[in-house]
Amino acid sequence: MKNVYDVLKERGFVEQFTHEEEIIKLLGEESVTFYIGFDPTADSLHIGHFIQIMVMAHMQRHGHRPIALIGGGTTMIGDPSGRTDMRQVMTRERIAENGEKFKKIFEKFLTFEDGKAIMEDNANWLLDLNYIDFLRDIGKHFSVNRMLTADCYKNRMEKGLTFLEFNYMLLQAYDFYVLYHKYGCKMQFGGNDQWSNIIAGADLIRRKDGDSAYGMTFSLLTTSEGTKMGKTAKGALWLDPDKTSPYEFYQYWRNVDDADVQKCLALLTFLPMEEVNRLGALEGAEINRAKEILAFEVTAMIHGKEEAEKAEASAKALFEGGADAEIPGVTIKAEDLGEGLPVLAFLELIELVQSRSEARRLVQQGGIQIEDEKITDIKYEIKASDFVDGALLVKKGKKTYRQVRLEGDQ
RNA sequence: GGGAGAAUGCCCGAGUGGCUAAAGGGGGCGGACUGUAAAUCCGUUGAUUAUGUCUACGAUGGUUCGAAUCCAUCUUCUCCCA
Repeated sequence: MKNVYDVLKERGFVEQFTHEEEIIKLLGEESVTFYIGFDPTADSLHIGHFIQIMVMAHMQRHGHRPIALIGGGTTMIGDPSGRTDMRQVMTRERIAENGEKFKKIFEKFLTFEDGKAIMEDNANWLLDLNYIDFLRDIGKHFSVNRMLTADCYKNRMEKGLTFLEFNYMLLQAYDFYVLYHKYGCKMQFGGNDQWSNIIAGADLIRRKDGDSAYGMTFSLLTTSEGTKMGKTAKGALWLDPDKTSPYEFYQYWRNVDDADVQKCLALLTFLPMEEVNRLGALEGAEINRAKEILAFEVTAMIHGKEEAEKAEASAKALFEGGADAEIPGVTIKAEDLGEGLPVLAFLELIELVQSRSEARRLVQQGGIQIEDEKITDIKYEIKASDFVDGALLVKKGKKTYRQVRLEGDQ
C-alpha cells in the first residue's frame, strides 16, 4: 500500500510537520493512532472541518486509526489561535448539544466499527480537572516566555489576550497527553492555525514521558488570493442541509474561481490524482466541466448522491434551460395574494429579500424576473392567475432562483 | 488600586455644534461584459405607508433653537504605573 504521507502530500494537504523523516517512516511501518480535535463552537461543522475529516478518511483508508476528538472541554475556554477577538463564552449545555451534532457527521465519513476509529470528548477529562494538580503536573512544563513568542498569540499581543484564553494551549497539549496514554495516540493533526498548539502537545509528551510524539498540520482552505474559502453571504458554508441547502452547497463549488478548482478537487474529493490534474488543466469555458464534477462530488459526499443529482439537475435546468427541476421553493397561501399583491410585499413574503427597501432597489435595478419576465415597476402586482400550474419561478439577479407554489386555489 | 486614551453603519476608518443617514476603503447586492469564472466598468448598500417620516455614531441623563460632536454618570476595551 502506498504511504498515506505521499497521498496527503500529493493532494496538497500537508503544510508543516514536526519530524518529517520519522513521520514518513512511522506511517509506512505501522498502523498509527492519531487525533484531530474539533471544538463544537457552532451547531454544525463547516467546510473547514471537512478538510480535516478528509484527512481522517484518507488515513483510515490506509490502515491508520483516527480519533475524532470533540472539544467539549476546550470550547469552555475558546481557542485564541488565528482570532483577533475573544470567543463568546458559551454555556455548557450549548456545547454539549453541538457536540452531539458533530458526532453524527463524523459517523458519515468514518467507520467506527471494530475500533477502526474512536470518538472522544475532552470534556471527559477537562471539566473536572483540579487546578493545583494540573498546574503542578502540566503547567510546570510550559515556559511562558516561549508561549508568548508563539505565533498563535502574536496578533493577540496587540489586541489583548485574557488569561482564560492563554490557557487554551495547555489544555490542548494535555488532550494529546491523555490520548497518548489512553489510546497510544502518537500524532496530532490539525489546520495550520493549530501548529503552536500541536507542538505544545508533542513537546509535553516528550518532556513528561520522554516518548516520541508527532504533529502535522494541513492547509486551510483558501482561495488563490489567500482569503478564506467557504464563506457565503450568510456566513460559513455548513455541512448541515438545514443551514446550507444542498443546492446552495452545490452552487458554491460550481462557482469557485478557475484558479482554485484543481486544489479543491484534490482536497475535497477522492478522485484519483490523474483525473484531478486532467480536470484542473482544462482551459477557458472547458473548465466548467471540472467545476461541475467538483460540485457534484463534494455535494454527493456530504449530502448523498441523490441530493447531489437533484442539485445538479436543478442547476442545469436553470442555467441551461430545459426540464423542470427542484429549486429551492416556498409555498404561499392563496389568501396571501388576495386580489393582487404588490411585488415588494411579495418578494418579502417569499423571503427573497430582507426588507422592502431591498426589494425596491432590486426591482428598480432590474434584478427581479418572474417567469423570465423582467419586473421593473415597483407597483406591479402578483396575482393568482400569474401562476403556471400553481407555481411561479422568481429569479433574483443571475443566480438566485425561487420556486413559489400556491396553496389553496381560488 | 492610580493615571492616560478609545468606543462611529456588515467590517476598517474619517468626522470635534447646524451643509451628517454620516467622507473614503473593503465586503455585500444589482447591472454591463463573460464561461453560472476572474479582472474591469456602472449603479446601489438603515428602515418605512418614500421628494415625507422614523431610527441611528457604546448606555443613560443633561446643556443647546440644534449634538456623532459639549457636560455628567455608567459599561466595555487598550495603554502606562502599582
